[in-house]
Amino acid sequence: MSQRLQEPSFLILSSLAGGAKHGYGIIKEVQELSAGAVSMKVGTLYGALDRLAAEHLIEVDREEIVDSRLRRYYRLSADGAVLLSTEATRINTQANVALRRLRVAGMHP
Amino acid sequence: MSQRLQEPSFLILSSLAGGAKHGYGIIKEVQELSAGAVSMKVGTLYGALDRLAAEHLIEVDREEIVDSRLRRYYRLSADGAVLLSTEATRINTQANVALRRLRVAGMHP
DNA sequence: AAGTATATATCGGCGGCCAGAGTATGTCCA
DNA sequence: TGGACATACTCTGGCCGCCGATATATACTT
Repeated sequence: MSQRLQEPSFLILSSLAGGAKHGYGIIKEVQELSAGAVSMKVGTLYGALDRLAAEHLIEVDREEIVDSRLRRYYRLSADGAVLLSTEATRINTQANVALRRLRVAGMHP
Repeated sequence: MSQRLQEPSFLILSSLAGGAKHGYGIIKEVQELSAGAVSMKVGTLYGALDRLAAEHLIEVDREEIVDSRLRRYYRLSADGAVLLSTEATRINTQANVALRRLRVAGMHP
């Protein structure tokens, strides 16, 4: 049953763990956090947002109109927090295993 | 240009960072490492092995016949080690960001 | 004789991401 | 004043990589 998240979905949940945000705000944050390295595509984002909401991992927090433009804010749900927690722990372990092995093999600084 | 790896591919590279292995051996190791939680599908494995080899991230190490059964061993290439290293570092950071945020939000033990 | 473990090959299907275009409003600057 | 750029969401076609299943073959166990 254990759900698996791909990177973009993981990053969305992670972004929302820092507080409710609207779509465009998530894109900006992901870009900043990765120092411009990762640019999430709009198609990916809004598609993922719909899917995550359908799975009750995120919820619509509120909607605002700013300068005649809609902002739909999402927040992390309780289920989403649990999933993000278990997933983050899991991939953290996996990353550490990889780094340790590379070090032992002399392939990592 | 920065290549992205999905989990199964990442796990294969990680497994090979621990030494050359053959396909079935990789499946067994991944299963053991995750305490039976993750079972890599054979279709996924051999497909990924072919792709990774085509991208020169892994190489055929040697082939053996054991009990009339072929064993094709793969090893991590230099390129593969570099990629695994950068990827592991990157996702490690991402996982830590997520865990820190959950902790701050009081959503993580 | 049947089931389990070892070992690889192959193939249809599909979910999720990519890439791009579309719609709209407001700001900055030349 | 008009062109570029930022903000903000929508939609669609395509494709890549994983899933699930089946196939083949040998050896060991029950």
